[in-house]
Amino acid sequence: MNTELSKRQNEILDRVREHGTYSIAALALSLKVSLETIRRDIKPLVESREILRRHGSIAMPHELGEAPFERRLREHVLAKRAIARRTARLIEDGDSLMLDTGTTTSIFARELLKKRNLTVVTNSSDIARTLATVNGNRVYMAGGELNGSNGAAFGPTAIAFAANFHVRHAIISIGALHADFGPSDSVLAEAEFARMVLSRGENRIILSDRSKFGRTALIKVCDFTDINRLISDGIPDEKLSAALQTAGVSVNVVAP
Amino acid sequence: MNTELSKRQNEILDRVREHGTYSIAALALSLKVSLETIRRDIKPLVESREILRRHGSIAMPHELGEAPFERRLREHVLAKRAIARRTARLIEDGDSLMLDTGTTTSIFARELLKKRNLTVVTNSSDIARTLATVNGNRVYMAGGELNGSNGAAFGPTAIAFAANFHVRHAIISIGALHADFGPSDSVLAEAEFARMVLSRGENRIILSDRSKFGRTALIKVCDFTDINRLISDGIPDEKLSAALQTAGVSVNVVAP
DNA sequence: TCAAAATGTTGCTTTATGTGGTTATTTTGA
DNA sequence: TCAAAATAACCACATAAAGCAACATTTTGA
Repeated sequence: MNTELSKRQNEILDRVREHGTYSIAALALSLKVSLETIRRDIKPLVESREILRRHGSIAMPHELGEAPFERRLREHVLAKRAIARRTARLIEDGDSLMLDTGTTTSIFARELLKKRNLTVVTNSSDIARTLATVNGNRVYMAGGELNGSNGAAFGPTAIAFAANFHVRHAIISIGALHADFGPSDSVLAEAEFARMVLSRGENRIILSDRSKFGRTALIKVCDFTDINRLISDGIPDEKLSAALQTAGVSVNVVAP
Repeated sequence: MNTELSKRQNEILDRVREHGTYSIAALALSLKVSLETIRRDIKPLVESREILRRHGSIAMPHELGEAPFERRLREHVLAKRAIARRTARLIEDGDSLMLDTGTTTSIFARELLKKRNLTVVTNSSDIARTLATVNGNRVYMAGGELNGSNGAAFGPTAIAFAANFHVRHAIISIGALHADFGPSDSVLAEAEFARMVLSRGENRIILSDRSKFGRTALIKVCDFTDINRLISDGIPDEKLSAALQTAGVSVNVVAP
């Protein structure tokens, strides 16, 4: 990869760092080049995530003051909320649950605000803070160093913490779901924690929007036989359906 | 799918967070765009439940089943935010901090969103989730069963966790501050944790709005000599001032 | 000088925002 | 209370600005 930056590109970076944001037109004007040239200059900077692009201007990523996790919370919200609502129908007041971190489980936690007296075990600071102080819930959160991309604790301590519990519903979200390879994830620590979660529950549920179907990721999380139920917003294709049915997995499909 | 928030959307979020509610017309007027544009801006924010939609305005999503902790967050907000802002001036990018749970420290954590690369140790799920996923921060959270009234972990495990660290700023909020009895709190577990926090920092700071002055609570947290600085929105009376001065405590008074 | 790289131009596509007409909700006043 | 008036929301379409891609031109460096 060629990471050499031209003088002009460095000038652009300096200016956007200084001002937080800068318009393409102003850059073209003051640097005395065409708009196209500016666009070509910033293209690699945007691709390497040094700056953010938007219509007519560029900005520093942190200028927006928004965490990537919060942004991901907004992706496919309608599908995720439909999945969350369907899942919430399986939960009764007073139930015990274990949840791993994920945008879908975070949205599910917000649905759980309608329930009372839950016992919740999680490694996610977002889920913990959503549920800890309301409705007579009891929340157990795994501590440690929180992952910067999702605000959750991982590693041996978190896994040992989760091992203390046995709950009625173990619920995870998943990054990829493939007929042959099964549920998988791209981060080892997250996959290991998800595995522990599944091992601690009677009902073992995977939440997954249909964009995950047919994809594979680096780390296999479990076999289909390790789960009881899949809740999604799309009908799995024939191969995946067959694999799920063979493994005895109930499938709930919801309309977004 | 582009789910990045525009500058204007962030401005809208800031305003509604600050004021609790905001009219669509006022937003259109002050941001100099049409009503439709504002409506389009807030649509994703409403769908992701970050704000609530009303006829003609938007609002923060409490109302339904608001936690007592969240309600207390809004009591004396102006004083607390003034204290938080003053305290934030003591913090530099890259600093390490330890914070115990409390409404004032939670508001202080929101001020810390303006800083970068912080190392934060806390027992509060609210503070953890506010800071964990932004600005290159590293957040260490004490785990365990979270207290239902403030969403934080206490007890021997939390105290042992905190004992692992040494930070530049140890910051606690306090329930009562009395010239003779010193800083005190009504819950033993919280007092014990606060004591540990103070023992782990170079700068030991107490945040306290003036309503706490002259009051005592059941458990003594520490002596005045155990702290370096008090930040408040009111001038302590003569007796308290004298006690603080004798103990060598700097006092910062802010206007709300 | 000439080939390669950088920059500019042109025409088409996409995006953001605004406008006007219609429908829905809230407020009002008898 | 209820219906009319006022206000806000919604929708489809219009428009201007920005983005993009293909091609043309200029600059650069051996």
